[in-house]
Amino acid sequence: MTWIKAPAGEPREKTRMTTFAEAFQRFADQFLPPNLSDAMHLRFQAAARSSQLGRENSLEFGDGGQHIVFVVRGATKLVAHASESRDQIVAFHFAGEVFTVPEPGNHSYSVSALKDCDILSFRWTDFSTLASSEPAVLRRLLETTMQSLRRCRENAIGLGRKTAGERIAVFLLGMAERIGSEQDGRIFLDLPMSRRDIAESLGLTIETVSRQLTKLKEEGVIQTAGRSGVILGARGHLRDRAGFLLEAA
Amino acid sequence: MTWIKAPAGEPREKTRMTTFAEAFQRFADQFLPPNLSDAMHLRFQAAARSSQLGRENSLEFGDGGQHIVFVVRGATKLVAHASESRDQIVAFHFAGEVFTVPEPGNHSYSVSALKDCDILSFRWTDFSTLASSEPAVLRRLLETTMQSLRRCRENAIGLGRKTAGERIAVFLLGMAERIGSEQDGRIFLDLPMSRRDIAESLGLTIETVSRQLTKLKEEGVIQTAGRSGVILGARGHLRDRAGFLLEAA
DNA sequence: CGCCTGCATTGACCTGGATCAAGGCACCTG
DNA sequence: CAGGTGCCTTGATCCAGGTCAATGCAGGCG
Repeated sequence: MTWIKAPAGEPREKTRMTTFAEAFQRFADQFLPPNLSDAMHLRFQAAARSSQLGRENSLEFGDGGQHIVFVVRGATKLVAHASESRDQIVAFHFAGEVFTVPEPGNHSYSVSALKDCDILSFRWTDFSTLASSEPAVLRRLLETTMQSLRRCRENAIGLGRKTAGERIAVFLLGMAERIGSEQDGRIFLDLPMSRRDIAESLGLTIETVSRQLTKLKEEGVIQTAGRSGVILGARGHLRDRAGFLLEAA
Repeated sequence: MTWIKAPAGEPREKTRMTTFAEAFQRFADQFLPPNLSDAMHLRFQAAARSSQLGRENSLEFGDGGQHIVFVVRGATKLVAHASESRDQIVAFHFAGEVFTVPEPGNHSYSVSALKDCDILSFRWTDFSTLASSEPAVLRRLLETTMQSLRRCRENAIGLGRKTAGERIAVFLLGMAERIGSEQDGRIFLDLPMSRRDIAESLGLTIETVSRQLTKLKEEGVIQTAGRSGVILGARGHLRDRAGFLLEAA
């Protein structure tokens, strides 16, 4: 695997906070069953590769296969390259999450860092071999994959059928759920991604994202604090703008 | 579960071709490992529910949970309801395929028949319990889910970043791969879905779908035969219009 | 602590595809 | 095989969001 798009030419390592052993331990705690034999534990460890990615560095998997990735620390985007300058962000992932990177086919995929990251990755062929006789690992992986599929489908609904305003509302609600911190009824968000990233995940342009955020601000639904801070008022107001099913409840 | 949108008020059963036992046998042949014990086989059978769906009938899962569906015969669409008259088709599935139907959340999902169908469904809670100690079943399900995820992601790229023309080209190529029949270098497609279905799966309108097909016809890339027949000439010409990565190869 | 750089915002204009509105023609039915 | 019904196609117009073009401003660096 290789690094590309390194803004300063070289991948940064300035805030490396985890050793390989620590990283793997976090993965095991999070993902492997507690009663897994030491032997299997070691075999998984042997299959793992760790990477440190500085902001906007990306990880390309050159071997043409599918991969499993665990985010030890930081936040990532999974980017699909449709053609020159037409990228679509397929998913964001935060510390503690596991996801799969598809093998390149009609489009190629890469994982890149929203902020400094530690990442653990496995070739799918290796991981699959190890997991195949461990039902607990398979269940965990299935659960994770189903979660990704649900998110991807919800996203597809947005991309196919929602207006720009609705997409932004859905995005903010989703992020609030994943990385928001609640404090006396208001939700504080510190978005790790740029406007460009938001736009590329919602199938919009940065200008439209900006205009919609301004609109929400003017209407008093959100407040902003610097480039990355967003404060959501009553969640209901955003939900009303998300184009969800209005439940009779 | 209940049927809705029955065009003639009642679900049709005119061409029921498979008994429950036959249907389950096809599922087992296709999806369960050959060496599965008779006891487990019976438990899976006990968890299965079969449905016959006439064209445009749909299956709603009223119990609020996730479901596993096997298409015994026919072809289905998985529809997400964003709000009144804004449906997004999330996936098409053909005979022999297995897929999951998400539980209703912000949007609700239903499975409906493109043509007369026999279907087998399982509540996820039941299926999951049975499969949890059968690595072979888990692997199969994981494989299926990953396949759905890959398709959903490719679709998301299209919905987010491709033009109407590109989406149609991608759609035709995908269908050619799944249900096309090749004959002296040309591929014959008999599309089971209407223009409306195509539009709802690609995030377009029927008019745009029609115009793009006309354009492809005028340009000699495809020929049409009646409403559902499409003949693709050299596949390369369609690929050129699909907005895929141009590989240096 | 003020300049510099690059993201973010705002404004003016344009366009691909949606919407609205007729026809046309496949396929069914009798 | 004539007549009807519901898709499908085609044409005219509109508009949400894209594109192009400044300007503003946060955060880093000398």
